[in-house]
Amino acid sequence: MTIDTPTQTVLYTLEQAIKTYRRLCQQNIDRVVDKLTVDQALILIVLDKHPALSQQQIAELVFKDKASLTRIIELLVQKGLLTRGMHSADRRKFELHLTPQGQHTLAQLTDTILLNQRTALAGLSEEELVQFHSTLQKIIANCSTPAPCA
Amino acid sequence: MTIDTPTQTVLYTLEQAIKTYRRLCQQNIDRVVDKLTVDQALILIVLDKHPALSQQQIAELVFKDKASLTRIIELLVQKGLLTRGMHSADRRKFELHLTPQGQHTLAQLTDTILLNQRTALAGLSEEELVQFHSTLQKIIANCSTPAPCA
DNA sequence: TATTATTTGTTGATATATCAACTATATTTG
DNA sequence: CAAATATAGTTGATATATCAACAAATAATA
Repeated sequence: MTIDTPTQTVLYTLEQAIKTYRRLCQQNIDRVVDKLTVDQALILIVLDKHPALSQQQIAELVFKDKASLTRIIELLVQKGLLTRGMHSADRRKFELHLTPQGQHTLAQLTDTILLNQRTALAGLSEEELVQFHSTLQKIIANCSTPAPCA
Repeated sequence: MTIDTPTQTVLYTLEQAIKTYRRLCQQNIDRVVDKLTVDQALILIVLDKHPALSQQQIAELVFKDKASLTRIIELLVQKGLLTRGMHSADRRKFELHLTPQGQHTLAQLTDTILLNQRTALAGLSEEELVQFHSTLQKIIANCSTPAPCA
């Protein structure tokens, strides 16, 4: 189609890039494990790396809502990939641990995760990536700034 | 928090940027119109610019599923911002038109849309934007390529 | 210590994303 | 023209995003 972009800006392209990337990720995940979403995989990765974090902290880390975290974790527990136990110090919190099956699933995903990243960033120079990251950070800062006038 | 990013790559930052930008957009939309989502606003904009497009074509244009389009359009019709009439040539399709109220809502959004874009991209040089866009296009192309090996 | 305020996580409601199945209509083809 | 195929859009199921209201537990304070 030869229709110009709706917003005429790169932000439209940004949206497209994320969607295309997530689609690639899901396709590659589907090849190695059954019925696991990109977001569920992400939470498995984060929980493995940072087992001491609370749900709230994980939510912040991956830019998700705590409500979303509750539901994703519930699904992971249902699938037998995660256990949710009492927290010793703070009874409001839970202790989250990957089950052996969760560890196994994660192990199967390791190569996929790398593949996804390498595929998406193929042919980009280190310098280009640094510049790209810098621009993204500027955009994030711009959008995070509290609005100038109420 | 001093925790490194989960994926160690810019793709994580990309996700963060989109989320932060969408949040900004929603906040600014909330200031001028009542109960309208970012996606609904986007569809209004696109329909106004391209009134002849089918739902399918609009879906492709904004990288959404046709099922999502059906539902978003339904909500816009419910809100009285859009009419859905018979298509003269092809009875599978619909003719979508903004109502006067839809036009009015869109007019109220015009400044907001510009504000969102300007806010997000403030302080970025033309050259930086061109480079940024180029990198995004490369990532999209990388992710769109059918996987090398099955 | 009793009260108040804050924090952690859950739940409900609504919107969107994705996939698959489905209907109705058009188009192609034999 | 009839049958097969393709296309447009809808609907159902499930997952996630967001917001608000909420319960339970903890922390702060008077």
